[in-house]
Amino acid sequence: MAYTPTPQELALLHNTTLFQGLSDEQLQSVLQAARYYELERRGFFFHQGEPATTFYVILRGNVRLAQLTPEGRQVIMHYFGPGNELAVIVVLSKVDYPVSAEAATDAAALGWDHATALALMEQFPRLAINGMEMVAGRFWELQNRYRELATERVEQRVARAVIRLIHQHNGLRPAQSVPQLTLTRQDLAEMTGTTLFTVSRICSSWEQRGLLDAGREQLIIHNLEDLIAIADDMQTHSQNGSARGL
Amino acid sequence: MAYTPTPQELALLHNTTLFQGLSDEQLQSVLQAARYYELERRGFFFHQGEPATTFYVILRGNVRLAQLTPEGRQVIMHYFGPGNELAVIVVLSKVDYPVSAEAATDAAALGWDHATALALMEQFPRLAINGMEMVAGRFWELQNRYRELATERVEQRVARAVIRLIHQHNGLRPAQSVPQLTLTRQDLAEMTGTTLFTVSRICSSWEQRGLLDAGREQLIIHNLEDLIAIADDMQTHSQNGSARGL
DNA sequence: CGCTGTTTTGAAGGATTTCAATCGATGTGG
DNA sequence: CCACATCGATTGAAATCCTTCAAAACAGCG
Repeated sequence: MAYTPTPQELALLHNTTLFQGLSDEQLQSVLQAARYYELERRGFFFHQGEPATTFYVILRGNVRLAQLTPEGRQVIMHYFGPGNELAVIVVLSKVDYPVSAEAATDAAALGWDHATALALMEQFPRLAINGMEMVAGRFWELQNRYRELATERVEQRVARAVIRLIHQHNGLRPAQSVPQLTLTRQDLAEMTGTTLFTVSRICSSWEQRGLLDAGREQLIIHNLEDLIAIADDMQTHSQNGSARGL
Repeated sequence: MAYTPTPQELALLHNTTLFQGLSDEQLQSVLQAARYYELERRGFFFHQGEPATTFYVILRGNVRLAQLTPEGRQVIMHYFGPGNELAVIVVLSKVDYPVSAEAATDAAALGWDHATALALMEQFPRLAINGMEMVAGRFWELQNRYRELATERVEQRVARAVIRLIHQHNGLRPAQSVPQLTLTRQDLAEMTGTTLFTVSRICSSWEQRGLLDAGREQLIIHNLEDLIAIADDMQTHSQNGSARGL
């Protein structure tokens, strides 16, 4: 039950939004109450529809939050990395998980159950406040993604998704290094509300323009500026402007 | 400053999620601290980008929460009616309004500023808890709408929007009466991430099928069942099935 | 090596947007 | 009270973006 984090993990946890402003001893108490979880790729922290018992903070690996449509299609609501909080919102009230959380890579996380979380928040009100600010932040972000989905074309949305993922990852890897992502075209499609075919075409076109290298479950971005330009619809109109017309 | 609500308004406020579980006297104290606002159609409670100072509870009229895209298109994030809370989430932290709130009809509301809200939540923790549950609920709903936008076709989404609006309104009008909405095709388009033209075509097709009467800024729904069937993609396939092929 | 899962590419079709023209209703001011 | 301007709605035709389906190439793994 009791888990002692490595120094790196401790540093990570100190930078986690939820734990901002906690003293070392306070953070220790909180960690003491946590349970340690390890999952292999494709394992699930929880499934959509199950009673929500636990919230998590990711230590290692990536986790996809996805919702299943009645027809069986998946929509990825969020892609999480180390230091991110998972399902904080469910501790507020007794509900079912509205989404599934799947390990996109081998992953490890700390988890606190409903009762423990409530007790901790009572003991450290700062946790409750941080939690609320976190939820608010997620809300704004989701709102923005909703607007983008409603108004932008696929290429823009895919560009945005890639940029977001890179920014999330960048906190972890040495700055200056070439941004790199590990995910399938299908993942990108489910993140942007399109099909794997369309994503594939877009990636091919970007590769042709020298914007990135596209490999199996991998993207290596060479020109982030151009990607940002595409996301902001600064149409370069350079020669064969985009993926259109292929 | 001090405002005494009418009996009807008091009943409304008692049923407001945010005020659930408050005693009469507690509610009185809360209302005492409120300021009364009146706006004509097209007036703004607040604009996107302004510092968020106040949150509101609507007494009369409808309010649209909308976000403006960089290109000037509007996306309606939510359509509110009497008893709904507006911008509760902003009281948590000092931020700018991420959306604009426009009176879709003449409207009246009670408003509390940042400092007052915090003081009240301290005095009545129930308010804070209710507020958090509210935000959580909004989050789930937005998440669902996001999924729908990512996976469903326009006709389905418009049907859903209409159904949602009717359910919101139904709390207010005598049950059994014919559901009726007052909004433009443009409004419906901005709620569903499509164009006013497509909405117009869909409404015309529904009217032909006897599903509803479509008028200027008005929809009178005769057959809610069929509308629900369309929303759930229970393709009736009856003769000329839908708006497709027009 | 053969299997499995990922990706690419083409061709066809479909859903939705865009643009332009028109019509009807509403309201206003002369 | 009518004429006119305005605003919302309708409709058609063309264009386009994107999906769907099918086939095949490719990479990794036991």
